[in-house]
Amino acid sequence: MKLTNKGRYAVMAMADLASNAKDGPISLTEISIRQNISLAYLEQIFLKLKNNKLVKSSRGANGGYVLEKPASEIKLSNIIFAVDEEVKTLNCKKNSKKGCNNKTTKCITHNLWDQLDQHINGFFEKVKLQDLTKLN
Amino acid sequence: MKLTNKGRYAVMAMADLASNAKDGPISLTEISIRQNISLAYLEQIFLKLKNNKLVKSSRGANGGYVLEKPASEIKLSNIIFAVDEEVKTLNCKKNSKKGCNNKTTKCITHNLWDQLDQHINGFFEKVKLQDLTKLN
DNA sequence: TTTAATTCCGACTAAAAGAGTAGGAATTAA
DNA sequence: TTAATTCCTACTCTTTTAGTCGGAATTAAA
Ligand code: FES
Ligand code: FES
Repeated sequence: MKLTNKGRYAVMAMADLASNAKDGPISLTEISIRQNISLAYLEQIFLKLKNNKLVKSSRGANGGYVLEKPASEIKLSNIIFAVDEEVKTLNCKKNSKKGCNNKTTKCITHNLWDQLDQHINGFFEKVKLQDLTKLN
Repeated sequence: MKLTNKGRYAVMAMADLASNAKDGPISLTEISIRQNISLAYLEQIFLKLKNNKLVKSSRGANGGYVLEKPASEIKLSNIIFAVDEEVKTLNCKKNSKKGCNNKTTKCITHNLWDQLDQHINGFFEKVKLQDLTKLN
């Protein structure tokens, strides 16, 4: 049970964006320095964030990113999902009748993982980007 | 964010033990067939469960495993922990002053992951093996 | 008009983790 | 004596993670 760096970095970078907002856009170079994350890796991550409409970019010199929506409207689940981190402890297709391990019925632990997924996703749904800046 | 097969199988196998309890011990072969998990893999898992005092073994023909404690006293966290699945989304050493990414202070998301860990661990602490057999 | 800063994008790679196999030793009931 | 079983270590294949690399496109500013 773990969360990978990509998801962590995505949240970190978004939090950085939210708490260091200024007039113009913020460049990845800045974030890279402040958060100590490789620039090239950040670029990858921001592509996805952008595609998921969480940030807006402006290119060229003095370019960078800004949040597309207010921090109070961005859920952690949005961020996590954007970078392909999926909360999924279920091992089977939820809407299939089949179970995991090639079984024809749902396994003995199916409901458990289902509940766990909901538990974790609930957490990510509840927390907004804004809450993060308060936490510090 | 995912749980690995090892942890899943461990819980499955323990649930199997709990719900198929009989007079003598239950062999891994049985569990292997019922749950469709490779025998050799189960052996690995049960070594750890045994070392963590969750099951007792008897060797030789007609041997097998039984729960060491009543299913009502075994927490999921015990099982997960036994097979080295750790719920840890924090990226730094919790009791160090240092942050992740070689930073000298805790990062902007530190408290978040800390809370998430507690959220997930709380779930695993609350659920007992016995609850699983009821779920079905 | 040139330059430097920046996003954009795809491909590549090294390391780590996951998932399981393989082989054989030791034990014990029948 | 045999078959069933746990015990234990080591190995291997595959997938995922965690980036790096190279270069194109864009734009502000000198
Ligand atoms: S997890 Fe759904 S059937 Fe096993
Ligand atoms: S997770 Fe603890 S400092 Fe970043």
